[in-house]
Parts: sequence; structure tokens; C-alpha cells
Amino acid sequence: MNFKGLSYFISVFETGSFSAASKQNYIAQPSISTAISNLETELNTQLFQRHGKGVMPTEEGKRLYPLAKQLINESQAIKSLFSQSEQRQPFKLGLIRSLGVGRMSQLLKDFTQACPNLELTLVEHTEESDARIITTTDLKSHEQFQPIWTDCYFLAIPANSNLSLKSKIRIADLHDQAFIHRQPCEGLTHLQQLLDLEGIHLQIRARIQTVEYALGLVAAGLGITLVPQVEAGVNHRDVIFKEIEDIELKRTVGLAVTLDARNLQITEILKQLCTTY
Amino acid sequence: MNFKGLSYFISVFETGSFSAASKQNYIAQPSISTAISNLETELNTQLFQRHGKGVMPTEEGKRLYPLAKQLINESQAIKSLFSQSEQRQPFKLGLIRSLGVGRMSQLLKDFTQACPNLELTLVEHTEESDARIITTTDLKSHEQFQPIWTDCYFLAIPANSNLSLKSKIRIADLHDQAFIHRQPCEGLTHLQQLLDLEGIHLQIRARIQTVEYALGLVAAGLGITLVPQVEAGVNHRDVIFKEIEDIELKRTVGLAVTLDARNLQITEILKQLCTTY
DNA sequence: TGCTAGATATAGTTTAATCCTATATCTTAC
DNA sequence: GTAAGATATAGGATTAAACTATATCTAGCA
Repeated sequence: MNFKGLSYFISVFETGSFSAASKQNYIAQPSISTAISNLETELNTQLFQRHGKGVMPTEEGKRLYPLAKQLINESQAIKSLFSQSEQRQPFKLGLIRSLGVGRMSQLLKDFTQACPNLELTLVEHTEESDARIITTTDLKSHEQFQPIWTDCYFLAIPANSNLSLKSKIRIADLHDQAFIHRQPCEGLTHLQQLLDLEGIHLQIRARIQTVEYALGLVAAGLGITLVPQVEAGVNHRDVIFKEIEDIELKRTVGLAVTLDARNLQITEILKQLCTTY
Repeated sequence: MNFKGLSYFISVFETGSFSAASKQNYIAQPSISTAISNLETELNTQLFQRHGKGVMPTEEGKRLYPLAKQLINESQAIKSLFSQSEQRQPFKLGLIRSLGVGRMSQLLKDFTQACPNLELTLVEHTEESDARIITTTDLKSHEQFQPIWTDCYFLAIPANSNLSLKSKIRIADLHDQAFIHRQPCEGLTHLQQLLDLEGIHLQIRARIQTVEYALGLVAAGLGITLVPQVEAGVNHRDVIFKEIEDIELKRTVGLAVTLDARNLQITEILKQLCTTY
């Protein structure tokens, strides 16, 4: 198997003719003939049916085409990635909020090291971008998803709350608790469904959007709230973080990439990189 | 760029030596030298630092390695896919429930057509498998995800219910409605959180697992329930399907594949195929 | 320091693959 | 039946890859 043979195969497939492919590649027609013939021998299958008015791909040929196309695209992507190493390539990465500064800076450091010719721009995940770091909730159907982290959710409890004294917090302990509601939040969505099933009710004291404000209100003693693991890592004055023992609250954060050709080489590297976390 | 050059590069990278790589590939050492040199010229970058005791990959070499490795793996996968076309290859596909018979049979038909040498076994999504068709909720961190369908959820309403008369159903209309609870169900999870926020309460009349039973109970007039779009397509006696107008309930169904080498060639084809839906 | 072992680089030759030209064969259309 | 257009085959020319032989470099050691 070699790149040239596959490239010729692609040309033949797309033009439907050996002679047209030969012109497209600036070589003689017999060269295409032998190249395809060699490929057929190597794969032990017939790729085209020959007849007077050109060729028709067989079922095997139709199966090979997208695979060959992708392979050739990737090889060219690798080549361009290195040979164009001089000029910086713009790349927009969309981010959701509350990803955690520590691990995100490490991730971005790894990204830029893997692609030194990158001119990275960080935008909101709702904006147009080349790739996004999101949870599975925000995944669009035309995107591919590579998980990076799984975050558990923790309760953030005021130090003076009665809950802070308990060694293990169970879902029943949340009954009638003062609660700071934060939206959008996958974990909270899940929690509230579970509470509803159990007939447990929360007293919503505030509705806000950012984790920082929510924790601020917790510190002020207004009530408890739910935050992703990573946000709980930081030390907050007057706030205690605890897991809920008898249920599992989590979200999956990962890289979502559109299957667009423009930045294929970069997104492939990023996807690869994400598998190492 | 050619396959041989990249293969030699991989050998050199893994052995840390031109001469060791030459032995591994049963060729003379100068051939490796020139092959790597050619690759470096083509990519316009230095891949290894030479010194007396072998070679050390440069930063560029380290970047190239995983890309080259993947490319070579894919090419061998393609080759083995066609040349081993005789013997059937076992492949386990895990499925969640309530995917919808119609579209699933079409998908499986496309799968088996794309890979005619497949010996396909369908198992529960919790069992060990080569790939799974699941929602994003069930995605594991070591898996890659390719969305296939996005399903909206519909309310299933008994024909004799007062709700069936309304032209548009809003979330407020669900207050104190008799409800058949089905778990696990992503959409229901979401819905109950929204109801909880609005202070709307459901009267749970039954708790079951399968869509079929849930619809049976709806038909019996026990209460309403929530089912994914695809299940609503089928005609059910005495059951009416309606969307909730003022909220958006949906799930994303897709192909989850582990990044395991064993069935790489097949999973790659399936992923490719899934992008076409 | 000088020697040796082990590694990569270079030069020149040989081999193998690729491509070319010329021509044969086949199909379709008129 | 014939011409046009397409693929297949044969044999020679070109180009790329591999080999042998040898040079150069480095590290380790007496």
C-alpha cells in the first residue's frame, strides 16, 4: 500500500475514468491502470468494473473510497502542519464556564506545545469556533466528542450550617434546606430530579448564573449550593465542600470538534492529546 | 510522503536508533538514514538529534510520532479489512433500549453493508462490547463519541384525557396530572427538574422501565408519560403524542467507541458512517 | 592521549518500482 | 462496419530505493 496508489484510486473514483484520472495527475493512462491493478491485487478484491465508457466502482470500491480519502487527507494534514510551521494559524477554541483554571491552563499549555504554530483565541462556547470544550449536554449533532474529564459535583455548605457538622450527607438531609440555584448546571438538573422523586423539597433563596457568586452567597450563609468538583478544589473562606453519599452526580467535559476540513490537522492532534487525560 | 518513510520513522522513534530500526525492518542502516533525511527535508524540520549513542527525537519528532503511528495503523487497518474479507470478524455492538426499531434496522443494515465480513452481535449497552450506541449520559471517559440522532421527547397522552383536547400543551398544563414514571430516562430527568423549578407537581401513578409498558398504561388511561420521538412515531391505539410547547426536551444518541486497537478498522468505518445521518 | 566499539553519514553501484511510448483489445455510437 | 474513446499489455527509459563499502563522529576505557 502506498499514498500514490491510493491517490490515483481516489482520482479514478471521482472522475469515473482511468484516462481522466491520468490527465488529472499528469501521468500516462497505463500508469493508472497498473496502479489500480496493483491495489486490487494487494487488497485481494476488485475495485472497479471496466467497460467501454469508463469504469464503475464495485461495492468494495465504494467502501474503500471514504477510507482512502480520509487517509490521504490526514497525510496531507500532517505534511502541512510541519511545512507551514513558520506562519501562525488562527484557531478559535470555545469554552464553557466553570472549567477550573488550574487544569484548563495545563490543558491549554499542552495544546500550544503540541501545536506551536497556533494562534489560539478563546471564546464563549456559543460563539463560532474550530473546537469547543463543553459538556455532553451542549454537544451538537455534527460534532464529534472526545471526553477529557469526568467531574463529580460537591455541595458547598456554609461553615455555620447544621449540615457542616454531619460526617456523611445523604440526599434526605437536604430536605427544606435553603438553596442557591445556579443555571445552567447539569448536576443541579439531575439533583433536582432525584429530590423530586424522593419528595424532598428545597427552599430556593437565590437564582444566579456564575459559580463565583453562588459560592459568595454560600460564604455569606444564605444557603447551600452545588458546584462541580474542580471549583470545590479552591479554598473558600467559610465554605465547606462535601459529597452527597447516596447518589452520584457528575458531568462529562470533553473536546467537541466539527468534521470540517479547514483545521483538520490541528483538531486531530487535539483529539489525540485529549485521550491522554 | 510515503508509508515506508513513516514506518521507518516510527521504528527509529521506538528503538531510539537508526541501526536498530534497520535490523527491525531487515534493511541496511544507510537506507534508514536517507529515509529519515528525506522525511526531514519534506517536512522542513529536524526530527532527531544524532549523537554517538543513537538518536533522540526533537520536539517536532515527538509531535510527529503519534500522528504517524495513527496513520500507519489506519492504513494497515484498511488493508486487513479488505484482504481478510474471507473470514468473518466477530463484533459486539452494545445498544440501549428504546432506540426505535425502524431507524435502528436501517442503521444496522448500513453497518453490515459497509463491513460485509462482520459477524455482528447485539448486546446490552452495559455488557462488554467493541462499540456502543448510547446517549451522552452513558458515555465513558475512555470512549470517543460520534452523534447520530437528536431525539425530542413527546408526551404520550390518553385519548380520553383532558390534555388531548388542547392544541398546544405548556408545561403549566402538567400540574397535578397523573403521570407514569419511567427510569432510566434522560428526558424525564430534565422535565422533572423544570417542573420542580416552576413548582409544578406530578402525581406519580406507576414506576416502570420499558417504553412499551409505559405506553400500555397510557393507553389504559392511567396517566400521561414522556417518550422519545422515535417511539412516538408508531401508531398506538388510544394514545396521542404531543410536544410540550414552551420547553425543549431532547437527547443525543450516538456511537461510542473505545480507542482500542483490536477492531480499529471496523470502528473507524462505523464512525465515518455515523457522520452521514 | 590514543584506541576501540558502536553509531550515523556519504559515495557509488545494483535492484526494483514507476512511468513512458506504442500498440492491442474492447465497447459504444452512428 | 467503422470510428471514437476507453482500458490492457509489452518493452524500454527513468527514477527511487536498497545495498556494499567506507568515512566520520562520539563515548568509554586503558
